[in-house]
Amino acid sequence: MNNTNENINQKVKLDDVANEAGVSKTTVSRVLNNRGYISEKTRKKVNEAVELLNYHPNEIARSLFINKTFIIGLIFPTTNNPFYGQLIFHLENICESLGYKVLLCNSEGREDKEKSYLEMLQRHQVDGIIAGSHNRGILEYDNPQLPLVGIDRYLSENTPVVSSDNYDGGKKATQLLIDKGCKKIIHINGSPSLETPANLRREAYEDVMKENQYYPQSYVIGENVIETIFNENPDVDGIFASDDLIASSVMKEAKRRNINIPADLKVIGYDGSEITRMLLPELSTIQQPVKEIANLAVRLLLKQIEGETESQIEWKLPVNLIESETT
Amino acid sequence: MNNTNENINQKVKLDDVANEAGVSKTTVSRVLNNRGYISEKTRKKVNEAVELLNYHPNEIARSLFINKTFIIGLIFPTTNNPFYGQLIFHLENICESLGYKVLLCNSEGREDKEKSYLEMLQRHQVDGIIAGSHNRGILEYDNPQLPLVGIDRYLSENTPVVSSDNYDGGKKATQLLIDKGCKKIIHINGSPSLETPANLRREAYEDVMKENQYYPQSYVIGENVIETIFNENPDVDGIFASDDLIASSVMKEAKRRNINIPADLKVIGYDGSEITRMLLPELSTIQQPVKEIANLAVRLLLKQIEGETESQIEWKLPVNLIESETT
DNA sequence: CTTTTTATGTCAACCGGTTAACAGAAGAAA
DNA sequence: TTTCTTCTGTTAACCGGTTGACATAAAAAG
Repeated sequence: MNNTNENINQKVKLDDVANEAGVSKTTVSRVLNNRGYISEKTRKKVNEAVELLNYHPNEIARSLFINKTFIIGLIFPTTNNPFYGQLIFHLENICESLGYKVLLCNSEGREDKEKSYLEMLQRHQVDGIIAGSHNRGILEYDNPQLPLVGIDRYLSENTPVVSSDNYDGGKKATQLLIDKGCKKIIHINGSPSLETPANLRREAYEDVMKENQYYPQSYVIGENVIETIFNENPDVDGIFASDDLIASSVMKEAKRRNINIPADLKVIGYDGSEITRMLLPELSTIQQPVKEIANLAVRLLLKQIEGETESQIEWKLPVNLIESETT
Repeated sequence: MNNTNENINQKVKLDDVANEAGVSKTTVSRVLNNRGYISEKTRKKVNEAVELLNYHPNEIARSLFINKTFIIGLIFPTTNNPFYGQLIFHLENICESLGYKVLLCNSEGREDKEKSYLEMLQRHQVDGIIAGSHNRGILEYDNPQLPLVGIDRYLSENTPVVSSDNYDGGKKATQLLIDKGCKKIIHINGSPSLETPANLRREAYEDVMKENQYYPQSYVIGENVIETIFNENPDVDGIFASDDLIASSVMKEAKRRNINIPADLKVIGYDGSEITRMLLPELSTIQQPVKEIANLAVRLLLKQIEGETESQIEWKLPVNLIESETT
């Protein structure tokens, strides 16, 4: 509104800045990227022109040339879940602090969506992908050279996976229920056909049960499973749910049936996200170190992007048992 | 691993496909974009070459030329919040279904972050921005020509704002507490200095209170505010919190003080996101039509992107009162 | 056997930056 | 005054696609 003729409608470009400052395109580029010799006077002139014209360098053009976008693709089931919401928050935060942006993909655990997202991310030339979705194998063969890191999901033979120490978490949860005197402990988990490190929670549960001469009994989450569990096992007195949302459903159903928690039934979940802790503080749970997971995942990805190789594939971070009122 | 020489290391490009298929660059481009005359035979040859070489068109190069990225920037405080998590999920979903991708920005309500994100999104040539962050004015002057839509936040004089019918929600919540016999009703809200449509919740509260000859009393959320409220108002028997997380804190504090809900104190929140409903089903609340809000916001943004103008600025979507056990 | 339609090719400009190469001018040091 | 730094400019190639102009060949229609 103040100046002459340039910013009528078209986007301001490098040339316009050069003209305004009375220098060449090259000089402007040098100022903006701090390369070569530049006098203070010219630097100032250029910066003033940038200000005046409200110039924003076209990162697309830049990306094309330098063959790098500084964009990371995130593929997760959904932000509408306290654990993933928190994880994605931290991932984005860390990326941002390191100069990377984040393209968000909600796969909803659907193989077709994940596939098309993957294709899309490649087309968009993302520098790398962090995925915490299902479906081993999809990412694998399609995708030989793009830097990849998995969170709680195996993606291929040699892509790093970051997860909480699921086995230890499962052990701690089961042991707690046993210590609290539960006799009939049932485990509820996601589909074990998804080969995820989270299956170790169940494995630990089974091992601990057997060690203590108990009979392990697992149900896979699904329609009406919780009702079924109560119907088939009226004597159940301990439930280890493989995530907090399932645990909360268990609590709801117990309440409906007038089963007193923790007197008659003890419940422990898994995840311990901030939101669950806030809305359901009475739930005992195994808390994952979300921020540390995010941190490590990003660091491992950037290492790959920078061409460094890392031989370690599996990374396990320690969990934290939170004992609250449901046990 | 199967083929000849092309895919040793370098990314496959249009030229490689053209060579492989024995046609020209132009022809490949025509096949991929369905332009001009192409025989079935050539189309097939090209597609086979694309398959064989595992070619992914470089969207960056394409974007540069067509001057459009099909990327939408999302600026919200954090995905680590049930309401925003759900909103962002839907926004991404709708964008995806319309061929747009989403760059995620967690502003954490910080003015400096929002500013630098805005700058970043412009550099990345996003086609538009949907923002639900604080700070009226920031987006305004910096940003005259980029298509913008606000969710529950005024961004400038003439950027569309989509929100739930906050006034009606505030009215319904307050009226419910009155109907249930509450005599001393307190409202807790976010900082009113942020000029957001959410302030209408408070306005409605005050209006309804006055209409009923009650004295309206609002507190701004902050450190220890909830304790203060109970300390200063031992006779409080109704609380209308301007979001569900605050309501849950109120419930927690009431429990600590052995105040029985709903017998001695009735509580109602605002938002009614899926996660809160799941983890805290007993909380009465005003539910926002999250998916519809997302839908409308995206539609309004795309209209702007396509150059259509829309005179309506404020869009209010109906809320839904959920009466549960806390009232 | 023409004429028209359909199919394909070559060529070059373009999108908006970066960068290397080379040249020349001003200022400081010898 | 001469030489060496430091500063700035011009030019052109390049990143990987898209697109319009123009030419030509084959197939279909008249």
